[in-house]
This record gives sequence, structure tokens and C-alpha cells, in this order.
Amino acid sequence: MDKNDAYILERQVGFVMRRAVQRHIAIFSALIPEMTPTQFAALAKLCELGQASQNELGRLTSMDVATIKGVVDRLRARELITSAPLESDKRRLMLAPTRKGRAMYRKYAAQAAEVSRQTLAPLDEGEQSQLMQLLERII
Amino acid sequence: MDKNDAYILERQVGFVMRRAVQRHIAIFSALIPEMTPTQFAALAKLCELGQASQNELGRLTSMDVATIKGVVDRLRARELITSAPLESDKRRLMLAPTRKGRAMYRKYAAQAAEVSRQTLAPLDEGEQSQLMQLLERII
DNA sequence: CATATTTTGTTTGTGTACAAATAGACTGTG
DNA sequence: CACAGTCTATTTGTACACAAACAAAATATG
Repeated sequence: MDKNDAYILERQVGFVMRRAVQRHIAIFSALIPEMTPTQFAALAKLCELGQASQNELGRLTSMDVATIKGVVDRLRARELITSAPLESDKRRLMLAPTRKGRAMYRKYAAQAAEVSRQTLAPLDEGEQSQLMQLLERII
Repeated sequence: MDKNDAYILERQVGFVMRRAVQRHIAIFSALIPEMTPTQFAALAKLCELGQASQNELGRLTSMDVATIKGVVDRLRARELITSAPLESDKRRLMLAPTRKGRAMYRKYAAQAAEVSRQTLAPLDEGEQSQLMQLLERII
């Protein structure tokens, strides 16, 4: 095997992305200790939509059914969202943010944007949008 | 709040990186169903080093102490690595790959490189190294 | 209308990931 | 030597993340 073909862990995308995500999560929990990035994502999307079924919210936040269930359970336990079966389709569990949930979202929306800024801070503006565009293309 | 200042989940680095990692993991488990990216990372690094303490391996693979313990436990349960307390420093747990572990690493090293290729496939070569460099700078 | 398929949600099991508390072993300094 | 501080590892608790199996409700198709 040629040297250039050697498997070097540190040069694999997966490894580098895992580390970048770790740093991002550390920044997030420093700025927003009250909830996790995942919980904030679900709450933010639900506030944006006004309401959504659990399944729908999962799809829109890229969480699978088991994951979104856990996240919703925790948000509901903290009274940030409510859930109720839909009359017209009894399979569906309609979710909506509570007043407290909306307040929480408003309280941290600016902080959440700041998390993104700090995560990207080592790059200049052009590099930042370059990175975002490249990442979006490998999704 | 101005429209341009609105918090748009889909445009946050954290969200985009989470999705990119999801896709990467899906590719990995399609090409290497026998183990997880994390397990492979630990095994690969241990094969590269020949031996290492559990703590050391954790640092080099960016896993915290609790995480590396779990990964090591599972690799050992599958007889891919061995562990033994070090004589000269009884706190340390020295790890080494087994013959089976080395064979597993050799078997999948090329596939693991292929995982990276497929993950980056939507980008041309220049874009690929650009992305890698940008990611490395936000670690 | 009846049945097949799809959609939505739950449950269980496995595997990261991190924080915090605990404990044992080593090192350095007084 | 003693003791403080550091290093290594374990344990516990919480939280994502996905696969697979299950159940119930809705929809499509013959």
C-alpha cells in the first residue's frame, strides 16, 4: 500500500465532522445551558410552524421517529410544548408550543444565532458561506 | 426583528453538520455493516499505534473517557482488542489489537476510505479539499 | 365494499456522547 | 517522608440516533 493510500483517521471527513460537531455542541451548551441543540431545533421549528404533528416535526428537523419522540417527551415534560391527538386523523399527535415554550424560544433565538457565529468565527465571511454551501451539497 | 435576522434552523451550521454526519454514518454502515464509525476509528488508531492506554486512545480519537470505555468494552467483547493493566503504572489499561482485530482493520481500511470518497462525491476534488480545510479550522 | 398499502406512532435494544462523582495510582514539592 | 495535585479509569445519569418489530388508523385499489 502506497503511503498516499494509507488510511489516516485524522484526514477522514467523518472524523473531522465529528470533531466539528463536538465543538459546536460545546459552544451551544455554554451559551444555552437550558436545553440541547436538538431540543432547541424542535422547539424553534414548532414555533415557526405554529403547530405540527410529531412525525412532521421529526421530518422537518431531520430526526427519526424514535428520536423525535424522546425530544417531544422531554419538551412536554418541561411544559414547553403540548400534544393532543388530532380529531380528523387519530393517528396523528398534534404539537404546539406553550406560552412558556414561545417565551423560551424568543429568549434564546438571538443566542442560538450567536452559537452559529462563534462556531464559524475562525473563518472570514466568504469562507463561512463557502463552508455552508459545501456542507449543504454533501447532505 | 428584521427578516434577515430571523432564526432559520436550516441555515445554522449545527443543523447542516448534523445532517451531513447523518448521511456519512448511513454510507458507513452500508459499506461497513460489521462495525460503527467510532469503533473503526478506535481500532484503526490502535492498529496504527500498535498499543496504547485506554485514556490515550480516547484522546487521540477525540472520545471522552466514558465514551472510549464503552467502545473499548465492545471491541474487547468481540475479541478485536485485548486489554491489560500496565506493570509500571497500574492505573493504565494497555490496549492492543488482536490478530483478529488487525485482520478486521485490514479488511475494511480500503472500504473506510471509500466511505470518505462517497461522502464527498457530490464535490469535485478542489471543493473536497476546500471543505476539509474549512472544517479543520472550525475544530 | 374488502383488502392491500401507506402513514403515524410506540417500544425495545444497541451505541455514541458528555457531565459529575468516585477511587486508586503516580509525581512533585516542601 | 508526607501531602497536594495530577492522571487514569469507572460508574451513574441523561440525551441523541438508528434499526426493527409492532399496532392502529387512514387511504388506495380492485
